[in-house]
Amino acid sequence: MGRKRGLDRPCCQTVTPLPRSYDVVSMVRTRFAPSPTGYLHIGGVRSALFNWLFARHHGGQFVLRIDDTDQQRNVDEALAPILAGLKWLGIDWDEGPEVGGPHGPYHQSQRTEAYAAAVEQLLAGGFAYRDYARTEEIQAEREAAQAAKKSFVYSRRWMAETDAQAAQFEAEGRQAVVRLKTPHEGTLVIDDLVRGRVEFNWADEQDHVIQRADGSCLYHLATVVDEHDHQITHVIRAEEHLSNTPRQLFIAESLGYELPRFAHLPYVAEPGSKTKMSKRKIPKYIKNPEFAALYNHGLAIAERLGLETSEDVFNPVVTDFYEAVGYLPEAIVNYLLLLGWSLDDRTEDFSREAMIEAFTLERVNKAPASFDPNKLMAVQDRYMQRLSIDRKVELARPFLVGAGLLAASSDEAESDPRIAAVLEAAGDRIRVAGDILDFDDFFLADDALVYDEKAFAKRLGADEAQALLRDFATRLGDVDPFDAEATEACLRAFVEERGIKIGDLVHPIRLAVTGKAKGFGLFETLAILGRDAVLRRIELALTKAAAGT
RNA sequence: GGCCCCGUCGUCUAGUCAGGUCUAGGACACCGGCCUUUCACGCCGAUAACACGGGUUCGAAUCCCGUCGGGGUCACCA
Repeated sequence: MGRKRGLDRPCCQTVTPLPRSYDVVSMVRTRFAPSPTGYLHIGGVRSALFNWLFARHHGGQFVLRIDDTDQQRNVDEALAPILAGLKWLGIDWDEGPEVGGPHGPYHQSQRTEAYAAAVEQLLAGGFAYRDYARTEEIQAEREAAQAAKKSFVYSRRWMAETDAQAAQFEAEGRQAVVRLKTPHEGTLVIDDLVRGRVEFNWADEQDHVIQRADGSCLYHLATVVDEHDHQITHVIRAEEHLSNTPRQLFIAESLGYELPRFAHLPYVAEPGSKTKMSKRKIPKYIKNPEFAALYNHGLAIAERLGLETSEDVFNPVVTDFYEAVGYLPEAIVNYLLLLGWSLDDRTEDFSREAMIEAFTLERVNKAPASFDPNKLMAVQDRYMQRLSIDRKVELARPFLVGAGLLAASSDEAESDPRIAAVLEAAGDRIRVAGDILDFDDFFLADDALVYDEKAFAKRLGADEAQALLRDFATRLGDVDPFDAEATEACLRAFVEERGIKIGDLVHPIRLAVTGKAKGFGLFETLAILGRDAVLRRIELALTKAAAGT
């Protein structure tokens, strides 16, 4: 892409904004730059997704860069869940960790020489200076500015522009950091691809530190150098970086770089609020009924699986949550796409190809969008119901195994026809793969059934109900074949004979054979269980009922 | 507090740049009803929003000004 006309040096003058529309002349290159925190924030996924979509839409490249400037230990370990999450979601990168690329390295920790060289260049050009102020001295100035209700601007009192000055400060035992020599006047106009024209006054910008006394460099310097070296054309990132843009532009211009275009995305907000969503605020979000439903639904599944469920690892703000519970990555991606972006007033269903085709930054919303658990589930549901039974079996089996309801990977487990039968009968009641555990009763031993006590008392507490069930069980024993049609015919005949309502028997039977008050069709239930299990379970329930009264 | 951004149903949004066709459309949730052996699905229906105040205009959700509200950011974190 060509150099931006308005942002040529000097950048401290008012510039002419470019029109919001843009032409992509050369190869588009975008990037997602997570820092290795050990988890993939759902908001981060949204940023990654938009970068990825933009690149794919334009036939460009998507780069994954790792912002580990400040991390020393366990980078690989802290990075693994992030890479795994992106892969799970189908957000693939053309360059970066694991795949390499011609512009590497892609870890900031491996690029320190490039940063140091950039600092030297800024120093030589007079765009940065060595500063010998002590932390407390800066702090005092900052507080004074705040007290005066003005923007903090460093006095440059300990600035050393000559070797003599530096020597003098060093004689006082001071150490130098490198600061940007930010312009003090003029206006900077950013032509943001999402927000349009945004103006900043240089007078409000401060001389940010770009290199510490120990020679290590800070993020804003690093990111600018990286984006240049990686030839990033479009920096698409969260809105929280908007106010960092002036200093980054100053660095880039001072270094003579071609400038990328910027697009600042609104962040993903808390459910029912406009505050940025945070992983650490689960106790607060739980007070939101919809969020609580999402969380508890997942928690129940995770507990059945014996997963670690501390908030640190099991948390709906973190992508892993959805994988652990059995959401579909396509559904998560489709939902996230709609969070802050829309094509028109009605299209919501986007295949991977369709979203790539349709995605443009012009249609990204400016206002933050709050995370809506209900909508997520609705999208998930839609995707789930489209799956073939075979695919559902594939997805559900690991949950049965994980909950100890099915043998790990024996051939018997592989071919267990009950899974498909239950999935078929349960239909849309299975919204995430982990929901198969709601039908655990089909996989339990007859005497291991757990009864819904309240419902049991209601449906089987009375002597008449027990007697009815006992009589009907005798009839059931003769049904052949023992399938849904035959058992239904049998029950209907029996009911008519006795002059009772079908519900008088349906509910007690369901309770007796599944232990639950609700479930899918009773006759499908009986058929899947089979005659032996049904009769045994009825017997067991009657024994229990007799003992209870 | 300084700077910056944002503001349409509870939520996601369409409409705002090029003012009328918007008595503001769709989706999710909620509520009512139908279906029904329970639950779920499905179907039908209902409630529900242009933050406020001034302008400009024949006409404003759309343009201008102001107010209020919300958020982001002000690190030798990323």
